[in-house]
Amino acid sequence: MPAIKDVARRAGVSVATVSRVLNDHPSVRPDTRERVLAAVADLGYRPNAVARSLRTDQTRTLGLVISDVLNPFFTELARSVEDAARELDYSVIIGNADERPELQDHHVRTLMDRRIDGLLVSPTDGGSPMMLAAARAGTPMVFVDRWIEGEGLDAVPVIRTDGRSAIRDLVDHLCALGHRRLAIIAGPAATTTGRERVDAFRSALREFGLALSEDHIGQGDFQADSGRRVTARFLDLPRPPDAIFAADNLMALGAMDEIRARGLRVPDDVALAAFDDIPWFVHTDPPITAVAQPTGALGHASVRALIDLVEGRPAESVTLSARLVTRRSCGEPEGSTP
Amino acid sequence: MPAIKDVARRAGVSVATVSRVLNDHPSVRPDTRERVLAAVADLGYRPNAVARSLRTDQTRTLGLVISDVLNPFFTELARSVEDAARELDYSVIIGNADERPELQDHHVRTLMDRRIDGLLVSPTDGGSPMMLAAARAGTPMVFVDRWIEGEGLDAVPVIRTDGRSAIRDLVDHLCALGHRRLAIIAGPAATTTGRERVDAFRSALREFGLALSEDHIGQGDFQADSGRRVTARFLDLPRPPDAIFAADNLMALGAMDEIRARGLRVPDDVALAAFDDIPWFVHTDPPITAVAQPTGALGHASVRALIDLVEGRPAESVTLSARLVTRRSCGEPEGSTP
DNA sequence: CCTCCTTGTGGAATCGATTACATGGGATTG
DNA sequence: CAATCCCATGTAATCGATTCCACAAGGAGG
Repeated sequence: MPAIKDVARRAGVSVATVSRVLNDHPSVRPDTRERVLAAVADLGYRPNAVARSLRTDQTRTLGLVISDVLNPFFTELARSVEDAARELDYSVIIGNADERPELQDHHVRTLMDRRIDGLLVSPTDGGSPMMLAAARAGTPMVFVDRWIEGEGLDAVPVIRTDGRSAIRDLVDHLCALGHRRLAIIAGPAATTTGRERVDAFRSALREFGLALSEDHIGQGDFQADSGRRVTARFLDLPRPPDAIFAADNLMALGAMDEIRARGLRVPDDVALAAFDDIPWFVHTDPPITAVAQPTGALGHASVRALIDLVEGRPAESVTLSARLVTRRSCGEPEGSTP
Repeated sequence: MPAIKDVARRAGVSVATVSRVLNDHPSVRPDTRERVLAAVADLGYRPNAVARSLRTDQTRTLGLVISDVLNPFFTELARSVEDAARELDYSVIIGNADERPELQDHHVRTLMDRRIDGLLVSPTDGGSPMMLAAARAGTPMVFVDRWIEGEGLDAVPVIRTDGRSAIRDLVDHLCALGHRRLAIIAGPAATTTGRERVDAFRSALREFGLALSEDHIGQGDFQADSGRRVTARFLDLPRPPDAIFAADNLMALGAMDEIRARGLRVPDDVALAAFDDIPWFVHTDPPITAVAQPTGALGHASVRALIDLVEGRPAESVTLSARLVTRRSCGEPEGSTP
C-alpha cells in the first residue's frame, strides 16, 4: 500500500507538495498538480486515514450507540443516521448495547479510544460511568430517542419524539371502541422512554375518566420475552384487561405470542397496540395499530445537531411528534392508514 | 485527554516504560509498574488507538459490508458477527450497501482508508472495482452469504448456506399439499444467492416431475417493492401460479401486500413461502413457511475464518445447511416448528 | 578483583500524514 | 536599478504510540 512519500518520489516533488495537492491548497502550480495527480492515479494511492487523524486530531467519524440492533426501530434509525452522516462526509461506527449497560459502556469506551469526533447515544440505563467521562472529556454528544440525567449531562441536546398526543389519540380510539380496562407493558423504568410512555398513557386515561391500576402496569425490558411474561400476568388476573398497549414493537410481538398461545383472539378477546410502527405490522394477524415515530427525521436531526457541536456551533434539542396509525388490532374494521 | 507522556511525567519514568507496562512486557520492576499503573488510574489515561494503529500497522478492526441493514437476516448476521469479533477483541465497522454497487464501493473504500485488518463482505453485485483492488492489495477478505468471481477473488473463502436440500423439502411439501403450478420470485441474477435459489428450485421441481416455465420466474431485487411487482405479474397470468416462493423475506412481504390487495387469501388462493426465516413470520396472517439459515453460525464462522486470515493462518470456505420451517402459508393445518 | 552477563530503564527512530517556517527566484514598484 | 513582495516549493517539527539500541548497575564466575 503506497504512502505519500512514494507518490512524492514518483512525481519528483516533496511530500509537502503532494499533501497540498491532496488538500487542494491554492499555491501549487497547475503542471505540478497534474504530475502529482498522475502519480496518485498510477500508484492507486489513498491517504492513510489513521495517520491523517493522528495529525489533525479529527477522524470524521461519529459513534452511534443504540440499545438493540434487532429492534427494527433502531435499525431504521441507524440507517437514517448513516445516510445523513455520509451526506456530510462523515462515517458512522455503530455499537449495539443489547439493552445491557456494561455492553453500552464497552462501546462508548472503544469509540472514545478511537477518538471519534462525536457520540450519538440512545442510552440503555441510568448510571453509565463512561458516558459521564465522555461528557467530561468534552466529547461532542447528543442523545437520541432516550436520554439520561447526570452531572454534566444537562447540556447534552436530546433529539426525541413526543408520543403524548398520539398516545392520547390511541386511548381515545380504544375508548371509542368500547375498551375500558386498559393495561400497559412498560419499558424499563431506568429509561426515559420507559417512564414517559407510562405517564402519557396514565394522563390520557385520566382524561377519559379511567384509572390505571397498578396491576395493569407490567414491567418489561423492551424485549419480546418480557412482553410475553407481562401479558401472561395480565391474562391471569381475575378480571384481565380488554386492551394492552406495548411500549415497543418487540414486546408487542411477545404479547401476541402469549395471547395466541392461550387460544385467545385479537381484538375480540383483547385489543393490542404498540409504540413504534414497523413494516411487518401491516401483515400480522390482525394488522397492529401503532404509534409511529418519524424515524428518518429523528436520525437526520440527530446528525445535524451532533455535527453542529463537532464543528463548534451551538446545537439545540429537538422534539418531533408521533402519530397514531390505526389498524384492526383494536377492533375497528379498518381505520386510517391500512 | 492525557497522552502517554503525561503518564510518564506523573510516574517519573520515560514513555518507553509506560508503554512496556501497558503491553505487559516482562522486564519492568514491580514497584515501577505499580507507580505507572497508579498514574494511569489517576489521569484516567486511555491509549490513543489511532496512534497505536499507525505504529503497529493494525487496527484490530474488521469491516463488514452488508447488502441491506433493513433486512432482518442481515441485521441478525451483523449482530452475530459483532458478537464473535468482540469475543476475540476485535471491533466491527458496518457498511450498509443498500443493494447499490456504488454504495458498496464507497464503504469498501472508506474501510480500506481506515486500514481495517480484514474485510467481510456479502457482495451486492458482480463488478466491484474496489473489491478487486482490496483483494489485490492483500487485505484479508472473506465472503459471507453471497460471493463474486473475479481475478484474484478465487482464493477468498466463502462462508455460506446451502439451501438446496431445504428447497427440495419445500417443493416436496408444496406438492404434497396439491400445488402444481409453482413460481419463484428470484433475486438479482448478479448475486450468487439470486441464481442459486432459482437453480435449486428448478432442480427440485424436475425431481417431482414438474417444469419451471419462464413466466413463473420473476426478477426481483431482494426488496419488498420488487416482490410486489413480480407477484402482480404472476397473478395477471391467464393461469396464475398456485404457490409462490420468494427468494428472501422482504420480497415475501411485498408478495403478501399484493395478494392481500387483490382480496386473495393465503394459502387458499395462493400458497407462499420464503427464503430466510425471521421472528415476524410466526405472526403474519397466516404464519409463513420459510427456509431458515443458521444465521448465528454463519456469523461466527465468518469471523473465525477472517481472523485466521488476518493472523496469518490459512482459512477455508464453509458451507452450512438450511432447513425448512413449516407453517400455515402453504396449506397444512400446522407443520413441524410453529 | 576483574570481566561478563543480566536486568531495568531511557533515548531516539519510526509509522504517514499536515503545516509552520525557510528559501530562492521572478515580478512589481519607487 | 535596488528594494520588496509573492509564489511555489522544500525542510523539518509534530501528533501519540511502539520498539530497537545503548547504557548503567549489580551479580556471577574465574
